[in-house]
Amino acid sequence: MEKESTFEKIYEVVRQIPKGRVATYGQVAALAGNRRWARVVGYALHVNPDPGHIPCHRVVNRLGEVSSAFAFGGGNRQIELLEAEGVSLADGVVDLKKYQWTRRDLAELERM
DNA sequence: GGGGTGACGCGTC
DNA sequence: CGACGCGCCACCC
Repeated sequence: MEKESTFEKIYEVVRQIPKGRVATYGQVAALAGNRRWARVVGYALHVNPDPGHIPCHRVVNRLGEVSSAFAFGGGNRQIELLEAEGVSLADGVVDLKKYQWTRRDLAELERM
């Protein structure tokens, strides 16, 4: 049995975030199993072992703001990546009303 | 095993 | 969603 670390669960959830959509730390934590892992999620992405497959730039805090400690490329890199995917940012803040990842998105994706 | 840390969340002011 | 503080859980030394 693979004793999936909390980290791995988190990574799987983050990996499932569709392009052009963002999720909050709390949401990722909830999908991973527990809401209180919000902090752990942050830490998990901090040690992000595979940025190539883990779109940590699609994870923002509950206010839709990008992480200030963004350190895998350089300051505004995250913003550029999000905009490149069609996510509009207002002063480094994402409009969660429009871009927050929801189950409905999963349905739409399957419908496509 | 103990202590410190952190890319957070929420209540409260 | 201005600022402050506590809690929460996992990871590293």
